[in-house]
Amino acid sequence: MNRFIKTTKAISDPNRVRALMALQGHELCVCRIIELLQLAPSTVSKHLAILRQAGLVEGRKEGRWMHYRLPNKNSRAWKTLDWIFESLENSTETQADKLRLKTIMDTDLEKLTQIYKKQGRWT
Amino acid sequence: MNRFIKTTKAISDPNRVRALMALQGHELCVCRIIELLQLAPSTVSKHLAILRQAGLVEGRKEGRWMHYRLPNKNSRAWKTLDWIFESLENSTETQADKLRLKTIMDTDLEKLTQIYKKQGRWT
DNA sequence: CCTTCAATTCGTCATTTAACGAAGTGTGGT
DNA sequence: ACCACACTTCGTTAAATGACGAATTGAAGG
Repeated sequence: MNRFIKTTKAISDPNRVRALMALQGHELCVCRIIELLQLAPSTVSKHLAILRQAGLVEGRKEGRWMHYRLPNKNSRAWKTLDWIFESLENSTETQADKLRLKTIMDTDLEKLTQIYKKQGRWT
Repeated sequence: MNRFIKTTKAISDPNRVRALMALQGHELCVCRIIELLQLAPSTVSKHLAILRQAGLVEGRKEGRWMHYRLPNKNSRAWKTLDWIFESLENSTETQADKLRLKTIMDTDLEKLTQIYKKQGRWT
């Protein structure tokens, strides 16, 4: 039950769900998720930590960049993920995000982080 | 997405999830759910309202008593309910509740409400 | 080393949530 | 008509949540 509630709390925030939806099919650098959600880096980092604690995403550090991805297909988390994806594949927010994500994927990481600074969302 | 988040918020509270689990297979009078959860009537009422707004339960008034039950099998809510039940059928809390519920089902409604008064959980 | 930089952790604030008791609603019995 | 009763709604309070900026961490590159 504890584990279950931790999971349901994790997916009861729209920004976290949007992050999960965006992770379908490929891993993402944190900076791309920041750009997608348009939230402060610290906020996004917290969201991802909550998803990771619920076992819904995994993190992989590569140099200065942190990449998040969905867990292996045999993970118990996929019961949950399948349900989410099935529930939301046709949602308007998901489709809008999927479109925006295409642009974000074509931007390289250095350029993305410069965007934060311009927007004043960085130290 | 709004609807989905409303649903996930509804099932991110352990007491509401316990209520849903207890509703498998039969409808329940509010007073039985109060007795199961050991919470104040007003609190339980609020929980059930949240579940109802998410489409996860339906209410039926019969005389002075209000009965709640799971929706019809063809309801879209069953995607969610199936996932919950599958996730929690073996949880210790669920099994303990199922046992306690047997006793509660054998108590008639008048007697149950008297229990609140004794416990001072009633006006 | 020393700096830069992506990300995280920490501290704070505004909002939401879950709990309760008191008051209100509407049904049934006398 | 009146009261008793089962439940709901309302108002309040304590705790949890989500957002941010400031400070910290740790890896790369000079």
